[in-house]
Amino acid sequence: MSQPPFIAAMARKLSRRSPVGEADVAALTALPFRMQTFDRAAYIVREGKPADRTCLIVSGFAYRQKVAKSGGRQILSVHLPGDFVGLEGALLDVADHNVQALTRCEIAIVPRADLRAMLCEHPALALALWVETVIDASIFRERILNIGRRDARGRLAHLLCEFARRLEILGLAEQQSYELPMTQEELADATGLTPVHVNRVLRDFDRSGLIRRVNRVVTILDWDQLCAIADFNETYLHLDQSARARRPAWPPAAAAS
Amino acid sequence: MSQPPFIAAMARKLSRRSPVGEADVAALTALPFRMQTFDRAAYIVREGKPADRTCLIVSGFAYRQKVAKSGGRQILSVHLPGDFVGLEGALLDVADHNVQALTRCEIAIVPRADLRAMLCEHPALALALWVETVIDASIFRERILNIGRRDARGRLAHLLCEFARRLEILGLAEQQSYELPMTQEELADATGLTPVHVNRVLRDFDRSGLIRRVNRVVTILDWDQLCAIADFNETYLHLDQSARARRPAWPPAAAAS
DNA sequence: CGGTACGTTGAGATCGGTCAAAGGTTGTGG
DNA sequence: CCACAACCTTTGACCGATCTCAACGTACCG
Repeated sequence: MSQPPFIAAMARKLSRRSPVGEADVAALTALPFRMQTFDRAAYIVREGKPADRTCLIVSGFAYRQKVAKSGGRQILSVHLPGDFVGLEGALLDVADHNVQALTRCEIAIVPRADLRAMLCEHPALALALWVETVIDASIFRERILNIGRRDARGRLAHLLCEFARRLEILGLAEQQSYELPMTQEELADATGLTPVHVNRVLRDFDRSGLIRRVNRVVTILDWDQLCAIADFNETYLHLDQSARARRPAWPPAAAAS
Repeated sequence: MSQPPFIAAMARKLSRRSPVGEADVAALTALPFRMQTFDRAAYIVREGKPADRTCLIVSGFAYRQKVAKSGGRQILSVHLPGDFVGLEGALLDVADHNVQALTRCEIAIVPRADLRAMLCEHPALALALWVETVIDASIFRERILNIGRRDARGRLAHLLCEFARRLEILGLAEQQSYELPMTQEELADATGLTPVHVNRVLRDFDRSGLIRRVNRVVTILDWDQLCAIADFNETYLHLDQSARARRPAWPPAAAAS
């Protein structure tokens, strides 16, 4: 298990947004980790538990989530392969939210102590990872705006646009068509709506020829209008600082699934 | 202008959550900055503009904000003296949101280049500041839950609880009583409601003896019940990792206003 | 072939929004 | 010290987007 391909992909991804030297990449490669597979809906991180692990998604999708006492679940963000989820774990003592697998996924788990040691010795890596958490925060902010100030149509359209863009960067979307592995209930939890209303809005999008949805595959038929409904402005993804149209950093070339 | 007191306070605040050495404090002290006063509602950072500055709030309150195309404004977070707002500025190229003064406030503005240089040379400081941004992100997440999955009463109660706790830590709240310098319109923008409905809920809280509001001073009469309505669990503030009940790091001792 | 999980649809209820107008409060200038 | 203006708060009447409840349809899986 020397030099797994996803570490190299990670290094490539980070170096797009922040300068990373050779010694840094070496340190990244030397990082001890343990692979673990999680089934759909399995908990990867539990709120309230000590944050002793950091999780890199190697394949599959995961999401952050919190539950209100009323029983309502709120999905905070969805994460794709290549995302470091629970990086806070290296810096905070207690997990303040849950992380759940959206699809079956493979996770590389890095112990807190090893990651911290690396961060202290390799400031450039720390900065590069910091940038990632700061972009995460930007996505959280956009979600606050989305849920707080857009109607149901806008919220769902926005989520569809964001997904399309992020998957496109990873090379996982083709021709505005991609697999959205979320049930309508999960979409509802992500947008602060109810499953029933999500259904109605999606049906409406479908009927008016905006999108097509077969099984869980979404095809965007009218990107411009969907963006207009979503009030979608991708600045918050901070793509310009990174890939935009370059070769995707993920999936790792040596291990295309 | 050698050794302004708020730099020392800053160092004290940071060192509570992350180890900071003497050399680091010295670097912090050496950081060049420019003081600027902003009137209420003035823009401190503009969305879309190059993120070339980082702002430390020395006195007063400020908030982050985004506007949807519908015209609705969403307040993303409120920041208190001692908060480093726009730290992303050091790491990202473009501001993805606005920052506005909630009250007249004094801001220490640090140029991006100087801050970056300091971060590269003093990894411990970078980690300490990183922790601050990660806690900010945790607050964003709680806000998503608040707006997405709590009703109007819950949202407002939560905001009141959070404010009370954060001001208490700074030593700005006494006996569950504090000045909340937000108009009802601003409260509405922070909770994803309308000013009219904010008014109704606050009146209701008042009538049922939960809180008292005179001018902009809030007194919490029944903390336990307010917390229950708010579903308030302060884990997300990550206080245990810092001050809790210790002497407040702010305001700076040498310059108590 | 039956079960389980997910999607779809309808009818009615409700929380919060919209519109509109009338009090308060604060500050300013005459 | 008053008068006015600007801004904020409060209240009422009505409306509508979204929720709730409930049923039925559909697809996959063992």
